Amino acid sequence: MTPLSKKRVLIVEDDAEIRNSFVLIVNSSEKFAVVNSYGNCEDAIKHLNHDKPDYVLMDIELPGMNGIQGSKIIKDKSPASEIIMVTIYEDNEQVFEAMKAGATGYITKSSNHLELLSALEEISKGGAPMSSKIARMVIDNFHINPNSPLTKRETEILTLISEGKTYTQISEQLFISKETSKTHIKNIYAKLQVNSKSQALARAAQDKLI
Amino acid sequence: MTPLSKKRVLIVEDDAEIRNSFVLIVNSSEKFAVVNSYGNCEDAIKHLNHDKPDYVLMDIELPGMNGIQGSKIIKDKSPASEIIMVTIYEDNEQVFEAMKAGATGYITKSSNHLELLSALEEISKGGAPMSSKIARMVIDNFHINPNSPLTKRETEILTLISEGKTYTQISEQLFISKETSKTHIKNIYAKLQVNSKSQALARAAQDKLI
DNA sequence: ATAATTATCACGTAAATTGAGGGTATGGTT
DNA sequence: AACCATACCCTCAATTTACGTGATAATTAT
Repeated sequence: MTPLSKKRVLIVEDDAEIRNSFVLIVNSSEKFAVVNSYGNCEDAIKHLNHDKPDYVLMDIELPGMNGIQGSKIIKDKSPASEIIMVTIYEDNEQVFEAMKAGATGYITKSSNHLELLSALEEISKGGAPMSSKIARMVIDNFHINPNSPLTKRETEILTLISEGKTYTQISEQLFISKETSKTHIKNIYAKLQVNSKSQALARAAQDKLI
Repeated sequence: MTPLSKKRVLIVEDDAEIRNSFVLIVNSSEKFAVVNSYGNCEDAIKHLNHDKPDYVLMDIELPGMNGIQGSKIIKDKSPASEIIMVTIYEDNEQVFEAMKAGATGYITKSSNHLELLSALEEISKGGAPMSSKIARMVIDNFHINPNSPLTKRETEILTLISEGKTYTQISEQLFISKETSKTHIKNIYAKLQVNSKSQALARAAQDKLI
């Protein structure tokens, strides 16, 4: 691979020592080259059109705008740039926030040289680098609760509610009377201890019922 | 590691050749041992209490009950058993269905010996083995659409709706009048071309707006 | 710099939908 | 026999939506 075709990597990390270390590691690769490195998101965003990064290594804790907010803006201004969050915390809500913000990978700062480069390698292959723990968190997030208090029919109706259907539409789709769909929904509300469709959906999401 | 402490692996795969190949591969490991192998879910479920598998290698396409339905039942009857789906298709809705059903890993049948064992290795370490492509699918599924038609305020209100809040509760929480919250919601409905909270939430989920 | 647009906020009434609360009945399971 | 899920019916109150009107601040376009 010739230098001209090296993938452009941008680094956003406030700790100068770590930042420089990342620069050295990335530049040691034949496939990747650091186009720039910044200590905060604001500067990175300012020069985004010039830097045109293929990949961004982004810290979460940063002075000023944090890495999650920064990721949103970067993905908005440069959707083709793919972001790998690099952080010390691995087990909290921030992981999901970062993913919602548009990050495609999530590795820890403890990552040694190999891990950092293999994350870049993985993302350039169309993957999504992340630690074992985060992979598990993400997958667990999909699992539906097998101990739902709802019957099959009630679950079916709750699914239709989640699709925005009205009482009438539900009754038409299931070939039951409007009154029956109301009874089912009434029973769903009682079991979930809620009293509106939106609340039922909030509870369903919380308890992973559908 | 002594044979007694080997992790118990159950195999459900209808193709006898593949099934036997899996048995050989798994049994070649020092850490894992096949406790049983079946050609369908029904038999596997019947003997679940006897087999007590730590891990289940589960095919998706099966005669009778498919692997997704089977996974739900296995997770229900034996929550501690962790399921790795093994299939030929890698890029469709089935992946998400399998994850909702309770699978913790997702690998392809083309997997060679090493991949199969490393998936077991990975899951036993608390991870979630999956191919690059699936990891990316999963992560992409979290990304929020940066091109939302909604304003910040409208997005804020839509989020409150997703939490099951009523007009009144929204207005109280945001220190605005009930009428104003109505106006915002009216505008949200117009932009999303819907006319109820549930429909707005359905659209929000579809378009990844919140 | 000005015009146009958009976002935000506010109020009111009529119509539609939904929720609360009360019943009844049937089939299947345990 | 008891229980549960399912299905159906009624009335009244509460909530939400549809459809108006109007105003100010901020942003964008010309």
